[in-house]
Amino acid sequence: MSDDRIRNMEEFAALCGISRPTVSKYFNDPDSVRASTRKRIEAALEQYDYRPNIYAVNQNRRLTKNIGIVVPYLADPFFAEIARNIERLCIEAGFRPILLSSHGEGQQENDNLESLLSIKPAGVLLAPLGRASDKSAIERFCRDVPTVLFDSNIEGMGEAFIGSDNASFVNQTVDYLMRTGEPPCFLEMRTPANPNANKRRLAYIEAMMRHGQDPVVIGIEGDGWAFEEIGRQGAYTALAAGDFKTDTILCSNDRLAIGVLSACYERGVKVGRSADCDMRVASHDDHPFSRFTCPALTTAAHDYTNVSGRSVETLFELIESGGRFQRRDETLFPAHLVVRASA
Amino acid sequence: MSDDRIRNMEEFAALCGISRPTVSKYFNDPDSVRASTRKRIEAALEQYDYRPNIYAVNQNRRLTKNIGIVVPYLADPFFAEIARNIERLCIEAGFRPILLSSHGEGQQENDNLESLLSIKPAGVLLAPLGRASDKSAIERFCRDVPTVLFDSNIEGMGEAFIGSDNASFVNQTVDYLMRTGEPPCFLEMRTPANPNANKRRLAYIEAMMRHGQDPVVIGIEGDGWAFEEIGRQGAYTALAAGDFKTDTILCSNDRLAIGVLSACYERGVKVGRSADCDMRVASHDDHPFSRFTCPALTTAAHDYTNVSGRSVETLFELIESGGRFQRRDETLFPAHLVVRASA
DNA sequence: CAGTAAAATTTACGCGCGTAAAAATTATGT
DNA sequence: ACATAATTTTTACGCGCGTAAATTTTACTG
Repeated sequence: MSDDRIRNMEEFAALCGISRPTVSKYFNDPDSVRASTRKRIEAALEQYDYRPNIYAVNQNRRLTKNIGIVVPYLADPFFAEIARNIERLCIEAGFRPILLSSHGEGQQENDNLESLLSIKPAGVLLAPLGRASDKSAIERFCRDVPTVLFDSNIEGMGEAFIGSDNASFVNQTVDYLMRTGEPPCFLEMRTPANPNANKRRLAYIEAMMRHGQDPVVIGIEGDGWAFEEIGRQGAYTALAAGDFKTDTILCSNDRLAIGVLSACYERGVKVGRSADCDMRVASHDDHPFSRFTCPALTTAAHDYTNVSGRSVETLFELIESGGRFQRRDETLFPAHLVVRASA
Repeated sequence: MSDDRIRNMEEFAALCGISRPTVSKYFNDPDSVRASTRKRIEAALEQYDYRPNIYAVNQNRRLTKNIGIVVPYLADPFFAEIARNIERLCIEAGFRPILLSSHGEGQQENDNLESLLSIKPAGVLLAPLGRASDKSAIERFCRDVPTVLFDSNIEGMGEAFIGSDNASFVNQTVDYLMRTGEPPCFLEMRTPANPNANKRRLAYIEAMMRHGQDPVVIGIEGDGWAFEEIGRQGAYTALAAGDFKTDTILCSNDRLAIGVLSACYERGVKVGRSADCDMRVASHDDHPFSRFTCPALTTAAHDYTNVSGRSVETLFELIESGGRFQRRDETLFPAHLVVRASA
C-alpha cells in the first residue's frame, strides 16, 4: 500500500488507466463493469488505498445506502444483541447501519429521528419507546422515510411491524407453571413502558381463564427504564406486604425478574422449583443475563434470529418497492420456553 | 410548520429575505450574524422546516463535526453507559457522535476504523479491544485521524489516554478484604482480553506483598468477551478442584464475578460476609448489574463521570490544537469502593 | 451629520461525484 | 472477417453548500 494520497476519483481513475465514469460505475456495482476492468480497478485499490468521498457520493445519489436503527434503550443487552444482529445483516447487504439509542426518553427518540432525517437514509428500523413515544412525531417521520417498526408496535405506524408474539410467550410460561406447580400471579409495572407489557398482561389473564384460574395481576410502581431496580423495589414491598397469594410469580419481563430475584435473595426467600424452595419465579424475554441470575431464570425466549432477520428483509423489500407497501403487515414470531432453575 | 418543501439553502434564504452566504454563516455559527437577521432566520426556520444538506455541508467544510466513538463490546452495559455519557457530551458541544461497537472482534474493530475514515471525523474516541486489536491498523488510523484512547491503553497510540487507575481499584479492594477477613486470591482469565487485566493482576500481587501475604492468582480458561460464562465455567472447575485456598475471591472484573456468583449459587456455596457464609467475592468495575447479583457485589467503581468527561474534553482540545499534542498524556482516575453484600 | 466599523450582499468558484448522451472501442457469434 | 451487441470513453452538467473578494448597506460614535 503506497502512501501517495489520492485526492479524488479522477486521480484514481487516471492511475487505473480507466475513465472516471467507469470507475464510478464500479463503485456503485462492481459487477456492472467488464471483468477485465474490474480486475484492473481492484488491483489499483490494493496499491493505492482510495475510497470515494462518502459525502459527495451521497449528495448525488438519489438514495443513500444508510439505514437508521433506533432502539429504545441500548444499555439493555437485549437491544444491544438485536442491534448487533441487524447491523451485521445490513452490512452484508451493502448498507451502512447507523445505530441510535433513545435512552428511554421520548425527547431523545425525537432527536434521533430528527438526526436521521438529515442523513436521508434509504430506510429506518425503529423500535419505539412505546408509551413515552411522541406518536405524532413518529407519524410525521414515517411519512418522510421508509420505516419498519420492530419489537414494539404502534398501531398503523410504519409500513410494517415485526415482533414477538406476546401471547405465545405467556401461554408457554403459564402452561408450564400450571402443570408443574401452583398457578402464577403476574408481576408487572403499573404503567408499563411499552405495549408488549399490556399484551402480556391480557394474555396472562386469558391463559388463566383457560385454565379455570383466577388471574392475579400485581402492578408495581415505578417509571422509566431502570426495570431491575423497579422490580427489586416492587418485590420488596410486595413481599413485605404479603401480596403474593401464590408461591409462583410470573414477571412481565426478565429485567423485572432480575430485580425480583435480587429482592428475594436479600429477604432470604429461596427461589427455585426444588422442594426446599419458597417461591418460583419465571419470566419472558430470555435476556442475555437471565442465565446468570441466582437461580438461573426460567423464561420464554425471543426468536432473536427471525425477528432481526425478518425486520431487515422487510425493510429491504420496502426500499426496493420505493418506500411504500400496499398494506401494513404485522409479523409475530412465537417464543420458545427455556427452563432453568428458577421455576 | 408549512409543508412547502424547500429544496436548498438558496430557496430558504430567499424566503427569509436574506442572502445565501449569510444564511450559511448562520448555520455555521448563529452568533456570527446580527441579532436582527438571526431572528428573521429563526422565525423562518419555525415556519418552513429547512435543514442544510449534511452531505453538501461536509463535503465543503475542511473539518466535519463528526466524532467517532468506538467501544469494544456494546452488549456490555458498562460500555453502553460510558458511550451514552460521551454521546451526550458530544452533542452538547455541537458535534455529531457516531457510535460503533467492535463486538469483541479484531476484524470488526478494523472495519469500524475503516468506516470512520470514510466519514472524515473531526476526532475519534477509541476504546480498543486490547489483545485482539490490530495494533498496526490502529497506529495507521491514528496517523490519519485525531484520536484519543480511553478505557484500555495501547502504549504510544493516539494523542492521549484517559482511563481508570487499576492500582487504585485493586488497592482498595485488597485493603478492604484484608482488614475484614482472609486474604483474597485473584481470579482472572488466563489470557486477559485487555491490558487493564494485566495491570490489575500486578497491582494485586504488589498489594499482597505490601500486606506480607503470598499472592495467589487463579487463571481460568476461556477466550472472547463472554466473561460471565467464562467466569461461571472457571469457578465451577475451580470449586470442584478445590483450587480456592482462601475463602475470599477477588475477581479481575465484575462480569467474571457475575459468572462466579452464578457458579457458587448453583453449587450451594453461600457467598457473603456474614458468619454463615462460605465465601466472599469482590470485584472491580461497578458494572450496572452488580447491584442486582445475589448477593449484591462488593466492587470498586469507575469514576464514570470523570473518565467520559475528561475523554471528551481532551478530544476537543486535540481538535482545537489541529489534531496533534506536544506530548501524549495518560490520565488515570482513581476508583471508589462500593461495599455491598458479597464481601 | 459625517465618519467609521461592522455586517450583509453580490458574484463567483470549487468541492467530489452521479449521471446522461453521444462517440469510440471492444467483445461475441457466425 | 463481419455484423451486432456490450462496454468504455468523452464531454458536460448539476448536486447543495463553503468560502473568498469586492461592494454595498447598516449600525454606532461623537
